[in-house]
Amino acid sequence: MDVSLILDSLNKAQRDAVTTNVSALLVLAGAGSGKTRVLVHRIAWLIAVEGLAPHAIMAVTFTNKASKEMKHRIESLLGRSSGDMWIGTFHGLAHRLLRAHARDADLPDTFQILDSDDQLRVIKRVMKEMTIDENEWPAKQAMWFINQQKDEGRRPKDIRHQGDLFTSTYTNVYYQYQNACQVGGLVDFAELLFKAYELIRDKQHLRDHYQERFQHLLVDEFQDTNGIQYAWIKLLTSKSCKISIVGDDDQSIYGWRGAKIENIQKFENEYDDTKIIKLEQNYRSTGNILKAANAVIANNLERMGKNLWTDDNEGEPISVYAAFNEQEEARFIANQIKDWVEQGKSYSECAILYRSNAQSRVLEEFLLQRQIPYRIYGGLKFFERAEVKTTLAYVRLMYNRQDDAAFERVVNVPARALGPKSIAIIREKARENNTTLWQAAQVVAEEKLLTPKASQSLFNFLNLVHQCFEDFNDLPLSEQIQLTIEATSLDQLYAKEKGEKALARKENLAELANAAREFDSDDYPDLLPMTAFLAHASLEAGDNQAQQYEDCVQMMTLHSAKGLEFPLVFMAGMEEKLFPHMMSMDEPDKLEEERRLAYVGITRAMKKLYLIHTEKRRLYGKETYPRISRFIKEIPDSVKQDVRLNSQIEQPAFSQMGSQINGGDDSNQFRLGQTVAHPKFGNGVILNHEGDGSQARVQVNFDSVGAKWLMLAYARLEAV
DNA sequence: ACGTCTACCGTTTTT
DNA sequence: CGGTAGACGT
Repeated sequence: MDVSLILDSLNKAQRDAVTTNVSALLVLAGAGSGKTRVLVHRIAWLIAVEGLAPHAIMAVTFTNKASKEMKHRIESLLGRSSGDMWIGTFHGLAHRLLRAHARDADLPDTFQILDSDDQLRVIKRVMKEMTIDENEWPAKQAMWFINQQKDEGRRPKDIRHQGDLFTSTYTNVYYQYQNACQVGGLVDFAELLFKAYELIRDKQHLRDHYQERFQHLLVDEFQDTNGIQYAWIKLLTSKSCKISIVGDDDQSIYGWRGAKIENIQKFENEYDDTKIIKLEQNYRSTGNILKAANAVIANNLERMGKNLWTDDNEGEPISVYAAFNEQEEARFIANQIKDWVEQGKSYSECAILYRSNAQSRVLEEFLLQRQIPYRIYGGLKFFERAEVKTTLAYVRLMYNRQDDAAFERVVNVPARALGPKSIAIIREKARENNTTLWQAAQVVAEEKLLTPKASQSLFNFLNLVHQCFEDFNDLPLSEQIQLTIEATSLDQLYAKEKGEKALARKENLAELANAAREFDSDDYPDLLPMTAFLAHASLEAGDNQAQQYEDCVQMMTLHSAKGLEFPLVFMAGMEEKLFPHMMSMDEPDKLEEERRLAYVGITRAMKKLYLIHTEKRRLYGKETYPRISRFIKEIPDSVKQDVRLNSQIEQPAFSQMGSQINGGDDSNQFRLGQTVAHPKFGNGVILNHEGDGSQARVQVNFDSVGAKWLMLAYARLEAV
């Protein structure tokens, strides 16, 4: 292969990163600096120039999207299939290992993956069986506790505590839950990683094999790795395997779900023969946007240090808009988008970013009103939808009768007179005989331990599952799915529902059969096609919206915006307590993570960035008078510009807005929404007023102290 | 077994 | 304020 093809399109730093020959390379890649490109070209370099065999390479990402993109780009650069390399997500590769060595991992060949929803159900059931009061000990918290322990590589026996009730209670739940999973052949997401780690750690023949096989490990988004992922990487690279990692400590925003920024910070000391290369040239944003981003992130203390720069010109200043309230915020954004489109540009170039999902509703209303097409990211994925999960639970149960989670999900759907009472009896039987629910149900049905009607019903259910599975024979996947939907009468159940929902459900089920038809099980030649499909459904929950190809405005949280870029970006709700969020303001570490989130948001913008905050916001049904976010204040004045309310050519948001407040004499004429200065409190915005003449009072939201009522006659306010 | 009422809660999310 | 989960009643 021609080396120039690999290197020509790269800048100096990128070229270094691609060609450097050390045992451990850290590429600190700023936002928009071409990190995926470096990763892909480095792999090409390793193969084409250093002569590494493709099967000796492993490349790990966090999301399916990233791994697909990497595969794709490698293939188009190398002009060959990437099939012999191990490229995938942490969970995908862990799954692959566990499938290949299920016995060694102490798992049945038929093991199933639990998604978070399934996991919570199982935990709830376990806790009920332990008669733990769910009001006092929320199952959600138990799940969080268990996953956190697993992310840190701790089994129940490894958890140290001095008898405090919290830890001991949840450790017990962990123990029982793990037991239930073992019996049912169930593996949750955290367990995939943990088990894959234990597998390599404890089975010497496998450790030797993989440590020898993999000669170069590449990891994307290293700042997001958690404890167990790190340990797994360390294990694989502890012999001769070289490692290249790419990441950006300034974009570490997932600390709250176990990611450890220290992993990237300490990398240099943890490995021998290391080299750090910084990619600081940004190809995405204008100079002003980068200045803003650099200035904000400079306020963080725990940084490895990096400064983005660009060859591009300064571009427009960043616009800061003080909206009166969230409706006006939404209206402003809608107007700007209209303007943008009228200039001949497209909706899909615009993104509205916010800190929390709750903010999307008002924004959505106004876009709808203005007939601006939009797409909201987040929400239920395809394979997470109730009807899809129920159908797949039937299939799971057919293929694996041990699967108690699946059994419970479907035993009374559609309703077949097997209510809580009947199920309790089955569960009791299962505990008594120490069997699965399926086996217990058989006993219960045979011995007719339920009411005659329920017994018959249970018998029919067992038969149904059994018979349907028999009928599968060697039918193609999609026909197995179709058969399941019909045999279980799920189609009729959903047809009975009223209105739009029924239609959506019907479509989703049709789409499920379709997904099965298109599914390619070649990645797992040793697995039954359906087993592979079920794993695929859990590991790649799919997209969440249908009309994604339409030209529409992109709305999403700041978190989901990571990795994306848009010519026009709005960051809404730039207010203290909302962003930085109230829950993350008190601890320095959490605040720094919020600031990194702001950095991520700012660096999404290519051409133009708007920061919007409100003077007044309804939050949980209460009026609040938020102060402007510190992150706006951290941006130097030289690159930002206030959008003046009175220069807006539009109808006022409220009839009273813009109306004169009569303060008695001509020197005291103010409007709602106007910015004023007070000798003691500094600048603020007029929110409200009451009374006339010498009794006139105004409410002003001050940047320094928040909202205050002042007597207009005494307050010595000046227009700004 | 299903619908209605109430009490509670309320960042961020991928796999 | 608005969604939801679980209790409670028909």
